[in-house]
Amino acid sequence: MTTINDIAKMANVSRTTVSRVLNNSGYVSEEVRKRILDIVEKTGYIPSVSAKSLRTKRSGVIGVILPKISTETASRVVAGINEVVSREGFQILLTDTELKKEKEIEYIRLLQSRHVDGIILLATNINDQLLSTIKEVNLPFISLGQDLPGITSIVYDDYHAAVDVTNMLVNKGHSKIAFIGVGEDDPAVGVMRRKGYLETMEKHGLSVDPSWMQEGNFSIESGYESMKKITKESHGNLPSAIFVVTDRMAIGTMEYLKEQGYNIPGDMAVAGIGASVMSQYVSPSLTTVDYFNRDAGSKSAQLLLDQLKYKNINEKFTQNYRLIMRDSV
Amino acid sequence: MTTINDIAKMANVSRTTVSRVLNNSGYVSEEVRKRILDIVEKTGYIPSVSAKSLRTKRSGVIGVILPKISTETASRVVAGINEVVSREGFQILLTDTELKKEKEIEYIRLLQSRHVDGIILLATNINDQLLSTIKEVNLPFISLGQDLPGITSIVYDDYHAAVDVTNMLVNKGHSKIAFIGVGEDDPAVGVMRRKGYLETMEKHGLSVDPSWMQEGNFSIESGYESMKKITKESHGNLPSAIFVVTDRMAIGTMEYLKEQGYNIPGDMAVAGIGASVMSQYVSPSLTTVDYFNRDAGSKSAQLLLDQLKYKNINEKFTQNYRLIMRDSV
DNA sequence: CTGAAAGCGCTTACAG
DNA sequence: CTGAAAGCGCTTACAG
Repeated sequence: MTTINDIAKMANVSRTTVSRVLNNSGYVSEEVRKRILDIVEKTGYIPSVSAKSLRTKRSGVIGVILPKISTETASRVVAGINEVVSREGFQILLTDTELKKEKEIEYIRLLQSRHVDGIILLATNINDQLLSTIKEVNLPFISLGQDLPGITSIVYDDYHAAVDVTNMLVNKGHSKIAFIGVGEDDPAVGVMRRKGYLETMEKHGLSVDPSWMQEGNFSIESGYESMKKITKESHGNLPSAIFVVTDRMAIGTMEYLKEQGYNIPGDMAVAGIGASVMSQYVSPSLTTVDYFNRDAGSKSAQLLLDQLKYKNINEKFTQNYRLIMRDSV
Repeated sequence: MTTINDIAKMANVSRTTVSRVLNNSGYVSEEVRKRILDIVEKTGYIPSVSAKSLRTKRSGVIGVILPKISTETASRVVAGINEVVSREGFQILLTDTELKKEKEIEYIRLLQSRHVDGIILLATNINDQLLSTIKEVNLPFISLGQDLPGITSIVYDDYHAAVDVTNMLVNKGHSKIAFIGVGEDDPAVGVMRRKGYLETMEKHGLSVDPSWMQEGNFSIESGYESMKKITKESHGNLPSAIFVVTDRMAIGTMEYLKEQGYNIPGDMAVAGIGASVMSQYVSPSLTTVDYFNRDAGSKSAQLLLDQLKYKNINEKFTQNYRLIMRDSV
């Protein structure tokens, strides 16, 4: 493999000068520059990224930590990130925690050891160990999806989205509205969306039967099971609408309802969150909320790049959303 | 940041010994080993990958080139790749060509400069420049999805899958079967699937009206438009079934048919390929072919890892598939 | 069983 | 405008 030393010898200069030409730093006579560039071209020389990165502590790589690599949300976000970082010559190092919290910490360390220039975490929870690890590695860092204290975060507007969905159902004439959520260790999806629902119900003076609130785990199957529980446990006091906090679970909910012969939205209106492609093509098409995941990805990447340059940390951003009315309500 | 020297000092040994412990190479007394491991644990020390890779010429990174990052197929394949490479301590460097062929070549070069240990290309076409670039970089290389001459390739069994789908439609009593394909610069999807269809039709002595064969571009929308063309151009000689070479296009096809009031499968049977999650939840659920993308990803990764060790190149593999019968036929 | 030393391929003060 | 030298953090013959 040709190295900077080879180029230097061939050009009859020191490797210092070659380095200067390659990095456009310092003065180099036009003649020498030409000569070196010619040789670089001819030999197809490409500098060793490892050596460069060992020396400079920068790698041109952005680490991305995903909770699950093969989901629509993840791939949209990654597409958004990729769009902006690739423009600036950065690459993405992908990492998949498979929804295991310990792995988030492990991967932050690992990415650090790989000298990534910054990290974007699609956060699913908040815990002290995570926070202290982030502090320790002391890298440009963006949290997407959860508001991490002391760390630049971009969050979806979970509370208001949930309020809007609930209000929308009320305005459609529903007073018995059920809810399928997820666990509270996820502050964004588990806590905020539920809060938006509960507070809105209360504001309208609507009561919530305990059997109407169930908890899933993001899977289609868990939506199916939760809806089954509601029908079983409500003893005839069935809701007329149901707000499900993710599209996938909402799809499962609809599956169960259709299977049992319920008409949607006649017997039961259904609303989700996520604007998955699927939501558009199920029957009836699913009323949902678009979180603009791709934009959120781009935004995170942009913020990270800014941080690389200006060191401005701990900013907070809230991502836009949009209610999409379809036929399931 | 703590380095190997810090650890050596704290343990009162040379960095040579620390290195030996970390890499499990050479003899180290049990006592010293314990001592060092303890300190490593306590400090959370992680070796610098750049330094290591500069020294050893290996990076522990696998480059993956995707045609489009945010598709279900891509994310399944990546999940499969990740599963096996992460077990062996490798990371993935992701790259997205946005379906532009020049970018495939560009990214191969870029990955080379980053000292990736190998490359997996989700190939969409074959051309000479691509082939010669692959030869030049001379890295462990796997092509997934297209059979690249001289290069270890793992392909889906496009021909036989298409034959099976067509036969299945014939066996269901259809004799007028239409086809929506893609362009021929894609040998796998564009050429082989069409060949399977045409030869099977011929074998059964069934004729194909020219208007029954249309071409899309993988998008849902293009499936919609292709179906529209078929209904317009067939002048009453409508097919009773249609084989669409991807699920997404098949979804578009169904959209158009439903919109026009056709009953599926009563007026028109529809079959796709891909086994997307969506195919399961549209109405009626879509008959399709499962290509086991995730397994294909794992397999590619395994082959790449093998190549890293044993240098066996230019093997050819054909991936399994499975016909999934649902309600659209 | 352990360590001193060389070297991987770069960049960057420093000096001229 | 240019170069000699130090050093980034590792691994690996070599020697003992």
